[in-house]
Amino acid sequence: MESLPPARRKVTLTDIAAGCGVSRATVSLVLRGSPLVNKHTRARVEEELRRQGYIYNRAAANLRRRTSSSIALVINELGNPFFAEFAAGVDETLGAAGFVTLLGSTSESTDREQAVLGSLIEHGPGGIILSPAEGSEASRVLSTVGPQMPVLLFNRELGGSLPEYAHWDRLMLDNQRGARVATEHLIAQGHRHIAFFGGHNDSSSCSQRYAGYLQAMQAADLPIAEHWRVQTAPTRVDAAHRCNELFRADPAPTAAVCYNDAVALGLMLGLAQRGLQAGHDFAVTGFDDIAEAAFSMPPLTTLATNPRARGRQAAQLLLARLRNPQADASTTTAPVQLVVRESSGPLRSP
Amino acid sequence: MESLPPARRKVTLTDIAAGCGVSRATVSLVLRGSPLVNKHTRARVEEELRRQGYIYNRAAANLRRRTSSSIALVINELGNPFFAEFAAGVDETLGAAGFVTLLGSTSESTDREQAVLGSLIEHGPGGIILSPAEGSEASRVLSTVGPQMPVLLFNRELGGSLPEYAHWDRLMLDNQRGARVATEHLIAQGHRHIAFFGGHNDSSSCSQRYAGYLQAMQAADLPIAEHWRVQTAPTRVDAAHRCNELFRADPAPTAAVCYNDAVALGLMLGLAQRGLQAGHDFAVTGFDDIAEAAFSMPPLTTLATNPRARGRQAAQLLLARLRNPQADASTTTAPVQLVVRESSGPLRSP
DNA sequence: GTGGCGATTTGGATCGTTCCAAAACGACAG
DNA sequence: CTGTCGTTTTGGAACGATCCAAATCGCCAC
Repeated sequence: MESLPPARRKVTLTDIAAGCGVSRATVSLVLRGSPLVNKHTRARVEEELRRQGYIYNRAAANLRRRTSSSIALVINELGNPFFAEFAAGVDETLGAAGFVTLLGSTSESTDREQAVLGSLIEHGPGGIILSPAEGSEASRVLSTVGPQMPVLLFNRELGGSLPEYAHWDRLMLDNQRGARVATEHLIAQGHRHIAFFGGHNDSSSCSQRYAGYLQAMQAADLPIAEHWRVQTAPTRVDAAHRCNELFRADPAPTAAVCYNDAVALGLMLGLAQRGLQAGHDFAVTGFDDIAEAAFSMPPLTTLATNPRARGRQAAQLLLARLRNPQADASTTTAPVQLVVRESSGPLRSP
Repeated sequence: MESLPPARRKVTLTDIAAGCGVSRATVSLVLRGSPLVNKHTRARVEEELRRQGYIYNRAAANLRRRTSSSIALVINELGNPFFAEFAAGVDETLGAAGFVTLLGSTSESTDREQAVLGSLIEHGPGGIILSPAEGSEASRVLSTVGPQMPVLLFNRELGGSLPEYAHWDRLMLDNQRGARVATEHLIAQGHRHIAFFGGHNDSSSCSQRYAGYLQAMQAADLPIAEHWRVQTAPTRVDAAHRCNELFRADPAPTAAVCYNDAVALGLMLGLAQRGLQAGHDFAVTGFDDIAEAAFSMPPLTTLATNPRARGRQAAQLLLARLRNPQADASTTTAPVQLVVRESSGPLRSP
């Protein structure tokens, strides 16, 4: 093995100062682009910085200045494209503002959420963007991050609302309106027997969407049969399996508002196995507009949440909070947009 | 607006020490679980820590100990599920080892790559996991991260190999063998006229895969027609458009090895528009095994790269490097696995 | 030659932790 | 009572930056 270079110490402010005969304070001013330093000195110092390959130690600076240059991002699962896109949007905006993103994921476990939060705050982030794990409790989160930490909640409320954390900002999706719009679209297509398919009632986003569906059905004075509500895991496979439950009694639905795109795609698979063609014999809508929705057969009518834009928005909201810690807490409801494709064809007479 | 609590200073070691009448040094020992401290003192200190809601300041500790507790992860694009899964694997393993992940993404731009690297190293990561942007140069990367920084290259080589960065570790996919295996599979299915579809030759992963294809074709003594190599952007849409180019001359291929899954799915779309049914009239293989591959119609034969496992592996390789900075540089080639589904059906006589 | 003024530069304390050598403590033997 | 030894505890100097009040410089007017 060839011998590595003698692993010399990292070069610091002091080395630069010594290297060109000025004080540490002066070098520090140069680094921060202060107008106080003389043009000529600045040039000399900058040359020396390059020569020695100086790397700024932001941790040391943050310690002294009592500031932070990072933001923690805690999400459920990067493998889920919705969150991956969200994370991409967050990172993009934070990066542009000079912050670095500290990543953590919880796999929907509140215990891991606690552990991850605990580990992240030790690194002194300026704030936290948190998409809570299902069942996460306000009091636990509050006690591990402390009352001073700026927090932005995304996508879900915490359980057991406390007055103490009312000062946290929120960015939520308009789940209810989205599902209502989808249902109204199906009604406008002539459907009268419309199911709500997939998800679990105890998930908050699912119950919000169900509420939107109910709202539209009631507004149109349409009856709802009990077997038109089928719960599933939010996965394609489980959705495909449970397709038959929609047809176990009369009257059979002719359309379904699905909890999300994964479930909708699974349902279309299940329909195909029954010999039904989605968009022709049965109308389907999804929720999320994942990349695949545009390419499925048939292409899926769904609600675009634009998770990347939501990520940018979340980052911006948190940055605004950092600039103005005293401002009132805000709750932002991001609109979702109906994208009509071929899966939601009009009712045909049997 | 209700007045917030008086924004008291963060509680530090000194506060705890004062609070229970011991020295800072003792509290520090307690925090690190040293066996030196008396059982009784420890209990008192721990109680005080809880009481005051102390939060460990890892940045300060790292400064003093000259250590790091973070790793930088620089990838092209979180929106790409391959990288999202990879990042999830990295974060999972780093988190378990007590490290925090600093995220950065480059959008395939070498300039952004420079900027992101520059910003991340200022936060003092212990090492970097880098999936280089296309066209990224070794010398530039080396000069911004410095020669001391442990680096693990994933997925791509850097351009302009320098002897100076030979000490960096590598984790690469076995692109060539993967494409060879796929081609051999199609040959075994009876196909003789096999195209290589999609991607651009100047992408290194694409040229490696093409090389594997060539290797298999030559080993089987099969001829290759010029119009069997169609270049596309690595997207579904462009692939669907260019499908026809495969058939612009005789003899038409009966099968295609595709650059990746996106391209393969696009090709299947294009084939459907020509009235050809993938898996029946024409065989198709992909590369990556994205989630969608298992659910397409027909399900796609492809090569599983298991990006999440690769992420875990990358993290482990870098952690090993941190434990042993002197070890020889390693190059790991991760195997890819052929997953046979229905899109690669046997040749039928016309 | 002295004083004054704006433009630059600087020493030393400080942020919150860890390291280290040395001190304090208690128990026990001589 | 003194000395020794093992167990605990501790003061003060780091780590690499920034802040601040004060010092230094050059230049010009008087």
